[in-house]
Amino acid sequence: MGYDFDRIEKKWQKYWSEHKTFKADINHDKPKFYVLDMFPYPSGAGLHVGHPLGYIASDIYSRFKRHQGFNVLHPMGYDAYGLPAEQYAIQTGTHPEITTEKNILRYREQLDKIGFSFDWDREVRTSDPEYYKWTQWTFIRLFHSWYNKKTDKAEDINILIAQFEIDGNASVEASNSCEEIFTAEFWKNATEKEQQQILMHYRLAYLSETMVNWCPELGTVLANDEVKEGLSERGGHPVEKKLMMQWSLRITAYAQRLLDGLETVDWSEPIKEMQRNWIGRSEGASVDFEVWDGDEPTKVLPFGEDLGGVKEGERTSEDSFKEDELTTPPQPSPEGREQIIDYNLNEPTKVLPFGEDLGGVTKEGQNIHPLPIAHQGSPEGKERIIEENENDPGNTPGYYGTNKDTWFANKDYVRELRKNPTDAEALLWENVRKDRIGYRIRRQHAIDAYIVDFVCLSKKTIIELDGDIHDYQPKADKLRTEILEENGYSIIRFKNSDVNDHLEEVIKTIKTYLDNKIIEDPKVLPFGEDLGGVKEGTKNTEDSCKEDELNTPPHPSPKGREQISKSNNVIPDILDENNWFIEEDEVLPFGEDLGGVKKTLKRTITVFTTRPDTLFGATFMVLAPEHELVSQITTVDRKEKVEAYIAWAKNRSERERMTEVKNISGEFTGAYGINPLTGGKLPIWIADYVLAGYGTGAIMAVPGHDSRDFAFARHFDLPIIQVVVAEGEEPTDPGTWDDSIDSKEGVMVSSGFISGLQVKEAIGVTIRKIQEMGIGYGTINFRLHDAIFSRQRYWGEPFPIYYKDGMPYTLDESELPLKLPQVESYLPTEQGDPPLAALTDWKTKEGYPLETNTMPGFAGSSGYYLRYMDPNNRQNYFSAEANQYWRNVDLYVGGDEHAAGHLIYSRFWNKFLYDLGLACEAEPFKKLINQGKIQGRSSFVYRVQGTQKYVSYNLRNDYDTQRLHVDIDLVENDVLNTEGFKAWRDEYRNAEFILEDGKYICGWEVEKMSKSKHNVQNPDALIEKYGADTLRLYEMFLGPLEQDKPWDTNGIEGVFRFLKRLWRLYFDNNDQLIITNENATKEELKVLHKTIKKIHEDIERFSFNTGVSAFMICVNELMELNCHKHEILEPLALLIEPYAPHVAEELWQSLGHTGSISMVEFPQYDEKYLAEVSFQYPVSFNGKMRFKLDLPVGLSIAEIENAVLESEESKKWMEGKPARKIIVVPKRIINIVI
RNA sequence: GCUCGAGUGGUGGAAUUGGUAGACACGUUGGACUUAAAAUCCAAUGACCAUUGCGGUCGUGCGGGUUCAAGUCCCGCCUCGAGUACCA
Repeated sequence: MGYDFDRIEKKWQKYWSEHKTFKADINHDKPKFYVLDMFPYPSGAGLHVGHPLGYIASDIYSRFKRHQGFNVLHPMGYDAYGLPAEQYAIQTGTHPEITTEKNILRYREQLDKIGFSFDWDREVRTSDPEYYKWTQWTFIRLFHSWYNKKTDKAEDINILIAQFEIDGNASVEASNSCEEIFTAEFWKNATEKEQQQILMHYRLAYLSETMVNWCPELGTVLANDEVKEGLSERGGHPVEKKLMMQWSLRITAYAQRLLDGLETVDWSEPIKEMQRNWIGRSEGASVDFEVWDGDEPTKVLPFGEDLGGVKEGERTSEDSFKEDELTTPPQPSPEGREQIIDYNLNEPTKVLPFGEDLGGVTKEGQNIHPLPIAHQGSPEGKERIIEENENDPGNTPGYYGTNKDTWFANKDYVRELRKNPTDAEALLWENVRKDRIGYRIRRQHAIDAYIVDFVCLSKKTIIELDGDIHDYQPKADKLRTEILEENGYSIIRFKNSDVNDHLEEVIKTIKTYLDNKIIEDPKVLPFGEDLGGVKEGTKNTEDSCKEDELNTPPHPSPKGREQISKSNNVIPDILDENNWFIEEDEVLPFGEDLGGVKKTLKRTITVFTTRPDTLFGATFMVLAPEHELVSQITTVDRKEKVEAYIAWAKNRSERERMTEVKNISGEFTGAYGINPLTGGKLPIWIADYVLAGYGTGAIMAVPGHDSRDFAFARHFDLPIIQVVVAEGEEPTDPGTWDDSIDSKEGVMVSSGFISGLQVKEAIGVTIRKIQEMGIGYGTINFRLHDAIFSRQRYWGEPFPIYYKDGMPYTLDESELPLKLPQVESYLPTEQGDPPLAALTDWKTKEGYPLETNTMPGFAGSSGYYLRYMDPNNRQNYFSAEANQYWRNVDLYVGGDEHAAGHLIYSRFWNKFLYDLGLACEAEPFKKLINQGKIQGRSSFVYRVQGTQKYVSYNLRNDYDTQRLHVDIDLVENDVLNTEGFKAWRDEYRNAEFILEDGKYICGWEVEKMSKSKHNVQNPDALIEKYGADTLRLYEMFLGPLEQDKPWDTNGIEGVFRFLKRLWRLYFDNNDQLIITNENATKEELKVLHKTIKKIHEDIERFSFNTGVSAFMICVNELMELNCHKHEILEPLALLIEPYAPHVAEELWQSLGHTGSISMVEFPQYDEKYLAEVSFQYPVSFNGKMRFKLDLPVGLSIAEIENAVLESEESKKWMEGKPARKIIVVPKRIINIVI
């Protein structure tokens, strides 16, 4: 019978299952150890040999730890929500639950056959309501949380609300997307809906219109990590960008902590690196560029000979600075992904000529801390302070034209309308904007409850265009007119066609009307006592002072960075997404009067740059085609081309855009930006090499030192200048360059006040300068986006959300779990809504509609490791006791495909629960091992073209052949089973073979394991043939765990032979136990203890392949010694248990033990058995090994030297020459230099 | 392009801190046992030269360097793999 693996394995698998051998319970007498495998998705194809690789490794480690006295938690469960089951449902109508259940059963059966030591009582499935109840619960908590940057953690939203009630949001530091600053009064007077709208900008789970990866084939959005090269990871379908209302998780709030946490975990460097790249932190500066508002377009390049200088007739940089001080708008930030940093120099003393107090720069390197929004260049968004008169809170806030409630209710519309003007509106606007007709005109302005097309506030005159744009407004025009007139406005109307066809006449009419209208009582402003000479109708500086009182910013100068509107005159302005002002006059203080401000251009383009030092080298600017400023700045003559380009860019698929990266395209807008340091004019282009989603969607192009800018400049013949030279080199003519010059290090040239500085110094100096000038600030940008959390799918967790008055509310926790209902169809509805939208009763019991999206795949897998700690808890996610005991995962094993997605999301999830005080560890996974992928090894036959003749591998070059995949089951050691091949497929039935040495040798290649390549290896077949223990050993023996390696069954025989040999140490050919009780010899003990030591070390460092080798060596040596002694073989059985548990249990039992071996203490090695009497020294001459010399250990170095020199062998090699030097490393080597 | 990782016999791989390169296993060859096959066991197996025997030379992707000594450390390349991508 011999080694009967089949009987043994079935027997022990049954035993483990019946005795719940691996059940883990909290046991405070033992240290815990938590080993986890990444959550598998049970696919229909079942396991192939690649899947168990990690499971075997973690199982070995778990079993090893149990032998070491640890209480090991080693659970397994299923990530059961997933697209494949749903796609299958769509195709066949089979409920995904049924498919999933079936797949899980198959998975379980396969897993059981491999002999894993999972605690199956802890199994979880994401699709189980008892499980997803807690996913929903966490979502509710996220919804009711905000991120407080002051405490640097998530807090209950009620804390935020309390602050709003005391102080509005001015002093709140939060990760948010709120664009306005408001007061406590404002908050208190807001309606519930308005409050909810505001809170949505703060919640950690929030609803917003977001640009998403939409996959039309799959009918759903995809996360960034589910998109590979513009195609869906699953299925490879095209993906496009689309604006959709979506749930998102504000993971960006945690960007810095996610980055910092990487320093505390024991993960491989490549994975950490991937996470760092994914988070994508870059330090740099936000810099404002004004848009040039010249009367006539000028030639493109304004740079004079002297780059620091400004030509006559142009505004000087000083002018710009002045203006900027007063008018530069707040710095909006890209989706709150930015943090303000206070920039410091590495060597401030050496470099900095600025005053002592430059805004609180400290001496200890970079001092990064977010500043209060109100004082900063607004990292969080485009806000204004809308402040009411505090002395007179009852006063109606002085919104010009409307009250704040109405304003708030309407502002989204207003934005929308401004973004999408009709042609006539746009045309008229172009001609009346600013003060082109001598009066200040605003468009899409709120007056009372209405939004009027245009208004001249100073003349209380409304200009309306009658088109279809107002169709959505239900009220009759008559009423509208009445109400507006009641407010003291007069209305003049034009038809769209008037504007389009007789523009000049229309403008003339308006101008004449305004000229003739007399306003008797112009609004007077309630100014403070001493405004420092600021005129009426302007912003006063008191605001700034107030700001400073609130919290002095460690920042050079807040001036000009925010617009503080002191009640009466000002509406909260609308900033478009790209942070420049459409309307300026409420900001602009220096005109004579509101109707006649000159030179009022206050449009700015904010760019993010990591290299502010190269500002002097910026020769043009580029906006993303989607940048909203584009339509505003494009000159009439460029309009057609620019629009054509935008249309073209929009219609390109993501994939096209990515694959055609090298094609340079772009269009000049006709507008110019002004370099804030040089005053030079920079032509503004649009090009799709600038991405709307990163930074501000706008760049300053430095072609001299950026290869993309360089290529663009060359292509469109834009100027290139050099501002950095390598140390000790001279500047060269950029005209001769083939590419931009690397500028990471070097010296600044042609760069005004930073010329001569090192790059690093220059960056710091420039940032301080722009901070001082109030046109920018040091900042950090993250690439990480908030995680989109909705899927337009059926098979996922329902959101515990219902809608009231259009706003989302969470279900009460007592109503959880909100179960996924049955649906008729798994397809989207005819309107394109998710399947749940087709249900008429998908409502709360009060009748409010429930959310119809479902959660994405990563929802359920983000916190599963916590649920495993206490999986059957019906009251809580997990108990505090369980969490305090199991804490976090000590060893996490899985593939690196989860490096960017799952591992980021679950770290975020854990950190959130940590902030709530639920999870006791800041990081969920202490040690991470990424097992390599097992690749397929395909076999090939070579068919002679056009025949049924197949030629053996080494003869193939004599023929014209075609290479064909052949099923690896028909090939053994590269020799084809020719009969099997003929029987394999009908088309090969008449195959003839041209053999070599009587065999047909196949060619082979390492490829991805896939059905179509006929190289998939199913573990079941191998277990049947060799047993699970052999499979376990062989998968480990294949090579280092973390390395990718091809699967090749060639070596499995060797492992199988090893187990059979092991067996024969215990049993003879007649299955009789041949264990003796003789005392072991020194030699035998040495073999054993050498192995014990090696196995310990190898498991600890996850070097499982060398461990298997060590067992083989051990068994070979014991065989040689003909050792059958209990003293040796009992520890050996124990030693091999983690690797080959079935055979170990059987041997253990045969040795007379009862019960399982699994908790028995591991053998310890004893140095004394390893002590050597002598050591065989390799003796080298000049580093070349010549002979070996046996010497007793314990000799002194001098004795060794003598012994070597006296040996016969040495004399031969010395050739009579004296030894110049002798190196002796005890128990290592002897080297003689002659 | 950038970032990371890897290149060692016919094959998978070993060499843990700079110290005998190729452990262990597969495959191959020869042999034992057998009527035969399977299974098992023994021996050889990096390349080249030499061979009656002793032996010698080269050799860890390539080129340099450091060192008594380099697969291992340093500099410069090449190739393959993975991730990422107009990320400013």
